[in-house]
Amino acid sequence: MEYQEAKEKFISTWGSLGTLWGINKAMAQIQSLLFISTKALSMEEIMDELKISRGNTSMNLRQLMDWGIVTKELIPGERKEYFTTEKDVQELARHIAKERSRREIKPVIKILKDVSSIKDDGTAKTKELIKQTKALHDLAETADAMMNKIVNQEQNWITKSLLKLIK
Amino acid sequence: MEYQEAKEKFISTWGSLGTLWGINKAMAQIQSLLFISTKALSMEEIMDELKISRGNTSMNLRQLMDWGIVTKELIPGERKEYFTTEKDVQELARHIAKERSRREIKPVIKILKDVSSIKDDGTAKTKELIKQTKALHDLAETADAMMNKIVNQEQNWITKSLLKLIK
DNA sequence: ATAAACTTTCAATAATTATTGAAAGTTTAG
DNA sequence: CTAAACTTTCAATAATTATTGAAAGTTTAT
Repeated sequence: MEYQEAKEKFISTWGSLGTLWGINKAMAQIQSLLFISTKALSMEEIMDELKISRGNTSMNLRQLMDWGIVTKELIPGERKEYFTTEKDVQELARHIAKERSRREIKPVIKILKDVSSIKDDGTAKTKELIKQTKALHDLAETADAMMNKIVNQEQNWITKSLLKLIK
Repeated sequence: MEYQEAKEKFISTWGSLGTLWGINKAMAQIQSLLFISTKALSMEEIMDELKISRGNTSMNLRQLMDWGIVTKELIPGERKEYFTTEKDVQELARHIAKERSRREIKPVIKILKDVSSIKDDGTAKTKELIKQTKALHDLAETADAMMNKIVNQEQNWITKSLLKLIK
């Protein structure tokens, strides 16, 4: 496999995996492209490489910046804006986990809490609803806390502890 | 909040969260309905409750069975088929994690491995591609292994260890 | 102030994904 | 064997989501 093929394979795979970490295809592909680029890229360069429109590129770059994983890089003397992504995978994972928690998991936990707190009227179906949503609530909360803790650590000790556990 | 409202809220929230664990809305809603039901439900009952067609119900039940989180329950004397979902959240999480790993994560790890194994021709861009995809590969593999380990355990010791770590 | 260089916005359109419903298929009872 | 009860399949359609491209907006150089 040559460079060009490998590059395309990487971008399309990582792109189609977007759903796994909760972003759309174009976003994921732009991020991939930046991730393996040796320099910051302009909008033109991104459009050309991925064959997507200017509007699409602009909107998705904005979203990537909202997620905190892409930043503008102003090159002195240049009029254009250039973009780079976080290059360290640990940092990248940290940002993504944090955003997903904030955008999706936390709001769901809140609703599970509300639902599981309804008044117990003594009927079997109400008891079941309360019991099951409470169980989900606890699971979601534990998973979320664990993820955040793992991912937020200035870490080393925790990574080592976990590595020991999974070995 | 009364039972009916809480129930609807739960089903629609959990349903729209489908993406988070990689399934579609109808699938997630059917699973939710079964999850808080006190008895196994027939296709008719599911269709009526969720206001979805027979075809849709049939297809999504099948997928839920493929995922291993819904099972048919044959009630003696009854002609209809009845369905239940795994009621234990830990087991549920275990099944979901296992399936996602198998369907999505493992194949991506494979591709990352292939891409990161291309011949180093000495150019900066090839070096960067190799370095970055290797880093992603390692991250993905560790995360996958960790998840599987956590979730597959006949556990207790591991749960306790982790709880200690995140406290 | 003006024009060139560049970016953003957003209504229109395309692509993708989910849903329906009726025909075909299957199983069981009599 | 046949009909009734039920489930599955799948082409058509609807709903959702992504993408385009051109007009409007912004910034900088002169």
